[in-house]
Amino acid sequence: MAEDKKMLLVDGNSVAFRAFFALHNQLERFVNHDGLHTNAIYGFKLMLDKILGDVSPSNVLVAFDAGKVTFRTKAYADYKGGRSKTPTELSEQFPHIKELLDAYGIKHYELPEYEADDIIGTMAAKAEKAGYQVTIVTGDRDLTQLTTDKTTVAVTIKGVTEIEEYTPAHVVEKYGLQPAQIVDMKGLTGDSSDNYPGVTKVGEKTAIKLLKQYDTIEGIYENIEAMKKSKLKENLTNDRELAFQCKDLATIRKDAPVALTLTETTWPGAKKEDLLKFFEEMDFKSFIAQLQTSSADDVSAGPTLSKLEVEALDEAKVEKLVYDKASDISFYLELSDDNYHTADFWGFGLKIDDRYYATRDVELLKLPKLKQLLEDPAIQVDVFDGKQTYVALKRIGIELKNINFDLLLVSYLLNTSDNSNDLGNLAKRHDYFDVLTDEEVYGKGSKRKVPVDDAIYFEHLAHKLKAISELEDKLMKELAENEQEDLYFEIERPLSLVLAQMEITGIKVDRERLDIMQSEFKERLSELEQQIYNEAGEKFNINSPKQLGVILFEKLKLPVVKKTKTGYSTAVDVLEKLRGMSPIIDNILAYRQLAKLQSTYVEGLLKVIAADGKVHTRYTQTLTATGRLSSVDPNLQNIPVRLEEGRKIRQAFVPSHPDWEIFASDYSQIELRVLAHISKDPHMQQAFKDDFDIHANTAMRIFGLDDPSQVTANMRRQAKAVNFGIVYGISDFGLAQSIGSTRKQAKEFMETYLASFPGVHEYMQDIIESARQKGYVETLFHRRRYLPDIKSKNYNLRSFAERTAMNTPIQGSAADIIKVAMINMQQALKDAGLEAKMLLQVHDELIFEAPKAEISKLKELVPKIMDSAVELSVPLKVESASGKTWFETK
DNA sequence: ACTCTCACG
DNA sequence: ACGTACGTGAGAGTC
Repeated sequence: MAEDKKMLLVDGNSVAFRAFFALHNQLERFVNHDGLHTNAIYGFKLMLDKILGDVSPSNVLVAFDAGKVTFRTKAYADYKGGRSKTPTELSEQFPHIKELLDAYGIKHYELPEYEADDIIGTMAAKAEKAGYQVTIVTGDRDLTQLTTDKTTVAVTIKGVTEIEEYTPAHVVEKYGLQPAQIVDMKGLTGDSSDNYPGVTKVGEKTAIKLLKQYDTIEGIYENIEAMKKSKLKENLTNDRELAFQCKDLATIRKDAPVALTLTETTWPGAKKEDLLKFFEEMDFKSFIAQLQTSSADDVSAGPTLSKLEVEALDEAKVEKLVYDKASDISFYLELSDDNYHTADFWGFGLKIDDRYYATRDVELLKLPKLKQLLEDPAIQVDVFDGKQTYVALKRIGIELKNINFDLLLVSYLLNTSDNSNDLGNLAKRHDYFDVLTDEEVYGKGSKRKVPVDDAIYFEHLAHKLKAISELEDKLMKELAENEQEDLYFEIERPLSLVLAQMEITGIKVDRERLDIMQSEFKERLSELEQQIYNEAGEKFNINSPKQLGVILFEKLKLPVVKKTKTGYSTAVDVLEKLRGMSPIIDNILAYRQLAKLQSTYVEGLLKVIAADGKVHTRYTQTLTATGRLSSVDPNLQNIPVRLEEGRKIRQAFVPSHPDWEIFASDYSQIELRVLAHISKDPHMQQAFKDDFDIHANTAMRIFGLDDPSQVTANMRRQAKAVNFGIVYGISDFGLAQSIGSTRKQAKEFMETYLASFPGVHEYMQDIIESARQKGYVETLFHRRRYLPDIKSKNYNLRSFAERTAMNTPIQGSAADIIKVAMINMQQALKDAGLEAKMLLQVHDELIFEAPKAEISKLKELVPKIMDSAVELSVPLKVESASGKTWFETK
């Protein structure tokens, strides 16, 4: 190493800033046991590993800024003025970043009155002279002025490990300037982030043009007399002083009084025990695990996976497979993309006891030996995503009969907020590191592809199988500790197969109906478009909030009601307020409504109709924080219903056989009933037992009426909003917004409500207190949601967590109940020998198709199953309807 | 990739 | 003094 003289110089402040902001959205996830934020430290460590791995330096120095006062601020008072203060979450991390460097055995240095740049410039010059190759790492492009044939500047561009390397040639390519001219450019253009102005009206383009002709700022001014009279010449003349001053500010010193010899920067390598101690202090579990699996002299080389023996399967090998009913079997089917209804099969991996097998040849699954293995009800198969595996295998005629451990599903139940669906990422969250993520092996987005190399591909499959198998005991134990075994065995796992069946069945879509709607909408849209253009006096893109904002608020001078982060808000509630001020508003609202129906529903649905004339959604069972399902590709849980125009989309959802009908049942007020049950509020419970109109009942209480006949439509509407507010976790602001009252009025409603329903009031207080103590809230069936923010000092985060604490047990228990109903339903339909099929779930309703002759039986059976799914202290109520299309089930 | 808007419970 | 209703997915525009 001594032969190989390589100097690595790191701009510590700049890299720490980059790391901090790159991981800013995860700020609250990176907190150690002392409450210290660690995101910048974590990111710094990743960057360090990357660059140490790339460069293999013999010498390393990390330079830091010493403080606010520097020779530059002394010369130019406003230098770096106006910069926002470093967030405390970051500044508290600096001392620990230095500890991290100590643990790595890396020298760090700062110098009063000088910036990190100058230390780097000085050391780079020294090192070059002594024959070193120099690499500089920074997030600041200005340092590219230091590139030479011996010095490369690596600038972090995105995240923490993505860098762009500047050599002199790259600088020339990028700017059309020599590295030494960077300071001349900065002198002319100034730097707004450092708060020095440069020459008026001169930006990068002009500066580059000038420097190409005159080489330096000095060159420009030597020749300025000869320049043609122009605004530019005038500006240059006026700002002459400034130009030279700014150039001076931008120039990195190469002669700072750095009291450090090159020998002192020699890097001996990291000491494992020091790193271990530091990582433990920071709670960096993944780095600890990496350290433990890596060899002693290679502590910064990143993750190293265990070596697995994988046998490539072929027909002959399949015949020779050995297993029995007691074998420990894991199976992983690899697909080309998320949509398992249509994805290509990339191959599969199989673990039998301690032997790993893998292949690209999915046809092998059809061989009797493998088919029987997977379909044997006595053999337990462990998987990563049971529903995906089941549905995909069903496409080739194989039906899994005994899914045992479903890693994805169990992991979700343990923590509904951790909902990655990548095996590698998910394993890491359970402190298991012996597997890569799919992104690491296959690439992401359009770059995702199956590896060409069998060894890489098969080993990845084997590592996934190993993870499934090795995480089983640990996760099942946690499930038991959380009292969640019933939730898994009795609800989620059986439900996954019910959902699989619903997805496979799919729902028939009347393509012709949609085609007709499409042409009708098209015509009406172009009429509206013309009217809007006329009223605006010009053509523009109505779908662009930005362009629409300019038309409404600048050209037509309508008053600005609300702003978004990026400009004017043009959302419905804003437009509603502008109604009557200009006829354009009504047309825009109509256009919006129609455009939404056209693009999302008519055209969106047409795009996903499969060859069988049906759409096959996928229910995401492991995504929502509350336990609800979600539906994708297409989303069948948000088909329009509230407005008549949109509701007509439902005419396109039809039975898949002639003489069949659509049948739908929904729970009435399930969330408020759940609230009545868990809050034990006597008034609310009584209202449900007496089957009162619950919103009218609330109206009577908050308006102090004695008789239902006194409740006006408006009172009921407001009471309904109050009930919603209660379910969502009440706030006066939100309620005021929803009923269009003042905040004060909303607050009074809330207070009266809580006084009239003391059980609810007590529940709200108790659940928040319990969440604070336990760190989580639970549903009726022990579904858990962790709420770390409930203790946050940040008011917004804390308030949000409190509302979530109130809402999640309600929304989540309602989700539990319908899940139980669905499982019972599938069995009941089978037991009754009905042909009826359950097709869709929309949170509190179930949609079926059935022969007309079965409808009367469903009218009995479905409500019976739904309201007996669970025994609450209030009755559950179910309402049903049927018709020729989904539209008619109202 | 992010923002805005809007569809549902 | 601050800035929110709870839970989702999709399309279009913008950068």
